[in-house]
Amino acid sequence: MKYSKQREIILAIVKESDKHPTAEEVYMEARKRLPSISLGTVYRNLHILVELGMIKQIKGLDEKDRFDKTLKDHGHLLCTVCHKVYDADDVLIDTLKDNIEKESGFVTQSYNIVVTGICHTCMKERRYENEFTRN
Amino acid sequence: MKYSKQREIILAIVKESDKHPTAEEVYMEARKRLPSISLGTVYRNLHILVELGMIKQIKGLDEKDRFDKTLKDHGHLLCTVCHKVYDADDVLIDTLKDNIEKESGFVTQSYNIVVTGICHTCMKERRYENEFTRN
DNA sequence: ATTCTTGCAAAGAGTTTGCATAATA
DNA sequence: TATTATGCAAACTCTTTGCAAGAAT
Repeated sequence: MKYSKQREIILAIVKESDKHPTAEEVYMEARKRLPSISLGTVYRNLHILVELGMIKQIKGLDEKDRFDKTLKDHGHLLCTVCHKVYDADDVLIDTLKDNIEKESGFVTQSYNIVVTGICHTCMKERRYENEFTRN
Repeated sequence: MKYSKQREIILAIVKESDKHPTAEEVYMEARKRLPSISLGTVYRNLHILVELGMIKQIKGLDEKDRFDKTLKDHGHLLCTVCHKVYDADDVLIDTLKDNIEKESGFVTQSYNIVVTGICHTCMKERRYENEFTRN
């Protein structure tokens, strides 16, 4: 594999971000640092980095694939009020995994866990009213 | 809302299936019963049925949306060997939900849990060798 | 008669890919 | 020089939507 400035930038952006960015978001940030970069290159390199195990890919958070600097498998909590994505406590997920293995003899390779709801902060500040009265 | 033969058929297909069918799969089956039915109608009605709470939509199992006759939120176990989709034990998932709420004050509205691995049957029959030696 | 639903085809979003050019080794 | 990566645009997959025609109330 040959070095490329583009790949270095793309890796740096994901590693710097706390926001589980989409390919499009990585592309937008990358263009600030290297205006000539193309979206295709971003997609290609994100997948290479996933293959190399340097970043992780998250599916099912919303319609778009997202990319994550954290390598360990972990769940995500998506707040429907502030739209922030929180990382779920590893321990809880590990417990689930162990229980599934014990219960059904299913050997886990990976998991994709997205819990949608209202985060502690939004609950505390009562920002949720609209959510519950919407329908 | 007005009755339509198409909607009746689409609902019946999802309710009969144990396979968490995609829209395309529902469409294929529907055409056997009503050859003139269109894919757009299948998509439209699947979403109406989801809105009405008569079926559930599953995201993140693979690239395509899938539809589920089971109304209660539940996780899915996807076997990478036989590609079957198993329903996860409700109790395990409820425990996870409770733990997340206790731990982080996050109020769960819904969840999307997909655990990928090797099912008990494939393990027992040692059909997994290729999986582990592939890379 | 009015309203809802359909089939069709076009458009949309997100992602992947073919190809000639450019950069790396 | 040989190989890998790039930018661009076209293609691809899955899904949604506009519209005129058809079916249900």
